[in-house]
Amino acid sequence: MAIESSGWATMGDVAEKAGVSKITVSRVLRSPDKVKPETRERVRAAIAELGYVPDEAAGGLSSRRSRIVGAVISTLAGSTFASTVDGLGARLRQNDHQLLLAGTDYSSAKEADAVATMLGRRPDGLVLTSTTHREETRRTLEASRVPVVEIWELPADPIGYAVGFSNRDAGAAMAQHLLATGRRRMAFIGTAGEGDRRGRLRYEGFAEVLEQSGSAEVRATAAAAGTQTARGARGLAAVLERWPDTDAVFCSSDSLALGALSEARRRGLRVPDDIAVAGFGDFEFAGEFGLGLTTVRVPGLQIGETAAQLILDVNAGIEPGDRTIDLGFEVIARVTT
Amino acid sequence: MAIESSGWATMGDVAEKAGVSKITVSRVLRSPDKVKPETRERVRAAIAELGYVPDEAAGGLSSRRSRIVGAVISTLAGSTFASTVDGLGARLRQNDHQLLLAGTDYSSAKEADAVATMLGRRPDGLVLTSTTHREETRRTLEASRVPVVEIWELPADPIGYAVGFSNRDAGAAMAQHLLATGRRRMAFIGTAGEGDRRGRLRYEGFAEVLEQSGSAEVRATAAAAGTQTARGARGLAAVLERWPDTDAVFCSSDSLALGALSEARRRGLRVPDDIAVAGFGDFEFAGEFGLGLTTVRVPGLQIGETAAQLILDVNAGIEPGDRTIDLGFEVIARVTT
DNA sequence: GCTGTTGATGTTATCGGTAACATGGCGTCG
DNA sequence: CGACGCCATGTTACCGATAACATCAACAGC
Repeated sequence: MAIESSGWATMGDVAEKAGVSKITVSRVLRSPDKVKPETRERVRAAIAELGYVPDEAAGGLSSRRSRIVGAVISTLAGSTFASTVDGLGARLRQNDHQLLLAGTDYSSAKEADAVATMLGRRPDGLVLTSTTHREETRRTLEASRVPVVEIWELPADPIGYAVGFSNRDAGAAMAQHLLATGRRRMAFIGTAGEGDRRGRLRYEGFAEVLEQSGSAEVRATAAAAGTQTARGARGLAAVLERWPDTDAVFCSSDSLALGALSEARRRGLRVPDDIAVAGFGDFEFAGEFGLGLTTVRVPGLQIGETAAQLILDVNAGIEPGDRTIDLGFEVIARVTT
Repeated sequence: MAIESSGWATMGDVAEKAGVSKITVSRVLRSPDKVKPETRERVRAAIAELGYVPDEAAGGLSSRRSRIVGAVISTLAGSTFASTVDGLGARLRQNDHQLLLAGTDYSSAKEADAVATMLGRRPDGLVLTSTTHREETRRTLEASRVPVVEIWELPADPIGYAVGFSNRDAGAAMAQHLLATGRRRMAFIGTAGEGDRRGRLRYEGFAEVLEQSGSAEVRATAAAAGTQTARGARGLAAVLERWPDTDAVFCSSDSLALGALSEARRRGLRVPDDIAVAGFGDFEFAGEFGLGLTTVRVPGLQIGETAAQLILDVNAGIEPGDRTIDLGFEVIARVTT
């Protein structure tokens, strides 16, 4: 049988079976060309026969490289960070690394906990979707000397590196788009902001442009509890109750925008004739064959891939030219504006 | 400063600073009540002062428990498994375990690779969203004696345990719902099935009920390339071209259903008057404030939590009553049918 | 023929913890 | 008052790999 009854086959078992020493087995695995082809094949046969799987924890302990990268993600619930996680995982696997994942539900306490736990694995790098941390978290991370990449934002003073885009600029760009299409009385619908710094930044950029334009008004509302779509619907209701003449709403996420669209339809408002609706994120359902929602496309997948590559590079001694990488965003105008 | 310039503080450093031996430090961490309160505090102070973070790899090597659970997920791209991953991660963290994640893009080769790589971490358990594996994968898993949980389906012969629901029954239930609302000429829109066994099962259950009803016709189409919503739109177009009198479509996912809804609208078809549209998954946007889509709700979060708990239990010596846990599903009738 | 170099493989020590057993002080009980 | 047991802590060995250095044969060059 493949594996001994006592548990796992060890490198020693393989060595014995192949009639070599452990280190030769190790070499066959890590640097095959340092071993004579004949010996190599003998070792490989023994590995196959025993069903040997090297213990990465033991290897990591000795080599001081865990081949693990940790990702601490604000929310795992929706699809917001799905493509980013996908990109991270894919790039890491291509390079023989593994992804350790934790969600924080936008809680900085959980973030601190997740970071501490991950450091226990001596990861080769850490990726964080948040940029606002507890003082304690930041100190721990800095002291650890693990490459840290903060993503989905461009903090002024990153802990290590940053890969993302400017949420503020994205909000501003959407304001410009709506201005350009003739809207003047605009509202922002976001989530009440404890954890959601990125949403606030979008609002700030949005509001700033409108204020500077002189010709437009800004209204803002933070939606109550419920799912994102429910919040979007209630948010639009709240906006229209207070400012019935609103002619455009910019929602901090596509889910919110869908709720707003739904509420508009319920009220018999025509989109975009009576009111324009824009979202953020360009989730799959926003596209051509879905809602036709005007939104901001962000390079989620690319952020993940880039963050992973950055960590791999840094560990290989390749320092990036800039500690902050701006991957930009794109306003996608569709039929709702 | 917190950490020595050479790198990480070790248990030995802490022991020295606290004037005790390593094992006492270990006890303070793992079983504090075996240490005199006074000593305990001294050790804790040393830990804090040094910013000591225990090396889990070293601990795991010695104790033969990695406190890692691996999850091999068919797709990380959409939101399909998002809540499941969330549930897994949350439950594991509550019990001091960590989640190692890999996506396979529905490729059994990538699955085999991911499983082999994860076994290198000597995980305390493995969760798989697929139930069709390479022979090699199955053998490796069985030989490893790691608790394996296959989820989102109920295989007849699970490798270890299974947590999910019957996709076949879910398809059947939707057929019954549509029959009950008076539909008779129904189509199924799915994805071309290599990897998507679950979609095929839904179709089988759906078709079986219709055939047995004697009063209804089944039509099926597998949509071409593109995003899910694009496939849904093209799928409906293909169905209507071939069977113009179709009065209901059941889509294998909510994203497909959204595409179908979009295509129906484009063609001026009224939903549900001219045609009923149903999806699968109950993604957030399907709900009351979103599309109002009739769909099947599946307990994604609960599947994740249950799978995690199962692994924790098994490792604690608690065998579940049944190796297969059926968490059911629910047909949610909304306005599109 | 001797030395230097290269290639293939082995030996030893070590990574940072935990298990298992050992030790020593102290209170209890017959 | 000695044996026993418990509590708190320590010693030793080992988990399974890799790094660094060591060995030894074969061969080239002078």
